[in-house]
Amino acid sequence: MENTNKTVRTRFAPSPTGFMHVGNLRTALYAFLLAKSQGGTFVLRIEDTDQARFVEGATEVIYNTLARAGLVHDEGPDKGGEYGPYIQSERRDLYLPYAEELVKKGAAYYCFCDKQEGETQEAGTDPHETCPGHCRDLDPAEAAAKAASGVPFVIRQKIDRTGKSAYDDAVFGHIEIDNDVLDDQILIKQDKMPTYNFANVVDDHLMNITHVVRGAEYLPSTPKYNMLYRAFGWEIPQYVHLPLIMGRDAEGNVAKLSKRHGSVSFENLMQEGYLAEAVINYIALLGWSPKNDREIFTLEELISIFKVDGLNKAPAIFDYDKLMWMNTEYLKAMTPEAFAAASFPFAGVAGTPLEARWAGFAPMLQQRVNKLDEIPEKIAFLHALPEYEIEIFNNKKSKCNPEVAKEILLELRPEFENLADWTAPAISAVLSGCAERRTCKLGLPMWAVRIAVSGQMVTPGGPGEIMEILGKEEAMKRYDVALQKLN
RNA sequence: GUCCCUAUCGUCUAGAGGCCUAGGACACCGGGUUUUCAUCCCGGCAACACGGGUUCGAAUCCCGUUGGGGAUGCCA
Repeated sequence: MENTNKTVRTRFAPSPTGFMHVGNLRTALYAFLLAKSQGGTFVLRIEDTDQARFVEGATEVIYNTLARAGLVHDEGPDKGGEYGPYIQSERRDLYLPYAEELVKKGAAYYCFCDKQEGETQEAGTDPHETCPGHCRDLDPAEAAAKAASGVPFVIRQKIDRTGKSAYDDAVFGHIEIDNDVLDDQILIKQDKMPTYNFANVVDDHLMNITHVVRGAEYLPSTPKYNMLYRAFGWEIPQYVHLPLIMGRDAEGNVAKLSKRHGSVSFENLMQEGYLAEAVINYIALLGWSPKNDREIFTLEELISIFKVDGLNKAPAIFDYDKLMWMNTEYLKAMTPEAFAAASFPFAGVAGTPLEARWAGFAPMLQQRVNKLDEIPEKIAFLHALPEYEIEIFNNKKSKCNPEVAKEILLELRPEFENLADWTAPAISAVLSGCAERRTCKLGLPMWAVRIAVSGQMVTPGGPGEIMEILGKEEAMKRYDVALQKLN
């Protein structure tokens, strides 16, 4: 099934739930890459046929996510296009006639059974028992009359109970299923709205979709879709089923990524301070390989190298460690200006003295942050001196201990007190002078002074930068607190 | 239950019959550089699920077993 002259058209068809699951985002990514790598068109269609699940503002979340991720669609509710409308609820009246056409063709039938209560099919259930009233065998004319008279109904697909169905998937290859295990799925619900399964087929056809990119969970039900296409006499699209993304629950069990299992939404990731580019890069490699050793790619680069045969078949587990590593790589690669801008909203320094000097301070954080939400804790000591024990003055490498620290702090106090040029270089010069006089490693005075002014062993920047930011008054106040503790 | 898919280091993967003593990355563990931490170097640990075939030769092909996942909704 080569798509020789036909332009590739793929679509992303999310349901507006109010958040973007990374599994869905990845589906969008691959649909986008497949289209763009071949100069094709990427369509956004909103699948909101389930009225009970309406969520206010949910479509905005979808637009925002795609925009932020750089997956720009060519057609969609917000962009228009010649195949609109792109929101299924706005297409509601279009589906029933198609279903009725199927009924006329004998490929579907009216079903008047009561709404089934159960959730999923329980173990041991016969797929043909979904309609206990055997509506499938009703006389078509009688059934049509009954439906027309106002009796509530659904329309079910009439599936052959003999033979096999086969199709070829672009990643999983040849799939063959016995028709007998397929159920007469509902096409039109009692509220006259189409089910996802039906709306999908109709819309994909009407929107001229050439490649259906979706999760591997649809592998077994695809024959049902194909029967629909055939009944209509429509061309069946090329299927590109994607390996599932798995997550772990609290017990470590692996299952399809979900709230229980490793829950991740794009919004969550953004809030934690992951970069959208890093997330995209990471999920691109979850189930797909460029078949070489390179791992860092821009979206543009992904477009140019994306190939369907790099897609994997086995499910992949979402690994936060690797995502974080990749995020760190992206953070480090940013320009200092870009990093300052990206980190500012996370820093919590608005309204503090640090706000004005953020551009200068942020770069000190850049090489030591994995995700942006780590910043507040890393700079908390600047806002308030943390409680600390004098034991932390001990450091083997710089040969520091509380006694020596006290000696040095005492020795340097007047110098700092008299220092007019309160800048990092000038402060550092005081420390260097001290090391020279004592013929000791620079690390010694730095250790002592760092702890005195920060209250901790690890800080972004050295004592010079910290003292400059703190300002002379605050720095000296902390300095004296340390001296007091050491007495 | 039934059906479908799947199987290389803990994780993501390369490998499409000899190039494999199985490569890369994350994580982990060492060592070095460094004013702390980190960065950065360097090194290490670690896998072809199992059993049958096919073949001169199999991680690669076939069959089975086992493991894992998915489907079985008037959800998408």
